[in-house]
Amino acid sequence: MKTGSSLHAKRKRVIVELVKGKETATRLRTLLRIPDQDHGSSSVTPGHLAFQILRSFNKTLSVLTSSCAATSPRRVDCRGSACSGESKQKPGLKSRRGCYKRRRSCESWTKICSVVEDGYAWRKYGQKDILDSQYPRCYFRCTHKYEGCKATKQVQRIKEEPILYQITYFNHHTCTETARALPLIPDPDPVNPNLLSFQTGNPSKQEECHSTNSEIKKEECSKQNEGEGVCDDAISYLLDPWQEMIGSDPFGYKPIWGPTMSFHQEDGGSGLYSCGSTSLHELHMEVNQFGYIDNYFYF
DNA sequence: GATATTTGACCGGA
DNA sequence: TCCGGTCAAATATC
Repeated sequence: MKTGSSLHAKRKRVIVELVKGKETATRLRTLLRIPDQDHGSSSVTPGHLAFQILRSFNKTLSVLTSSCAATSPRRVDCRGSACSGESKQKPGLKSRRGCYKRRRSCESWTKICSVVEDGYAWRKYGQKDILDSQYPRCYFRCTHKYEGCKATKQVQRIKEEPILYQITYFNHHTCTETARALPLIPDPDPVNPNLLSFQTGNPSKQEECHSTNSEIKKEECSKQNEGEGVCDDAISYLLDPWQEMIGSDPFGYKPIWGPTMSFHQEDGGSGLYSCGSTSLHELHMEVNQFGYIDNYFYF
């Protein structure tokens, strides 16, 4: 199994590198202001070269992503209701530990963010070291779980500098709006609370969240489609490059914005930029410039 | 004392 | 058998 996951990780890295290369080629093409279709002349023009480079990247990515889906049907586990072990626990009986039902069918979506705060009240219930991951993964559930809210999220730090988190949400909040917490202090680093603390006391901290269309991927994960492996992590972020060239959204996804998420102002939010602003700022430009959606995944 | 977090144990699935 | 997800006792914080 370790070999398989290692291969999967390597493949993901390859895909990421290819995406970078393709991104660079696209940028080059734009800088040169070269149209996509430049086949008229028989001589090799810069436009033709740029087109060939892009096509090569797209083909390779298409092959990789399709094979990834075929060979790595790892799904995003969907949490069902727990076995109520907490409320029915027998005192001093360890055998009840771990008695639960895993997510079998639920909705999930992922975003990349420089802060983990999203305006909801979460309670951490676990942390695990993940194979092939530099940082541990933290598990949170809604504070109002016992009021019936099944929302959970997983926070995985994916980048040191700038600090970025991959946050995967499962289930929507069913708790009432009034029950929602609006903390005044941003969540610290879920792994090491001392590492990230802007401590501005400003509720507008959410502006530090750089989530964009390109960073949010809603995943409809159900038992019916597990066999197709549609929830594979890499696939979630790498759409069909050919679709991308066409400029359509093959999945028809619409990002679900957290209630406190918003875009940051590029020129007016100097004090609010987090350390993650630089790279994502570039991303925003790219997204806006080329109309790309859901294409890039950061590690 | 109430609530939140930490952390080792346990289970399900691949 | 291993890994990820969850539980729940122990501990920390308010």
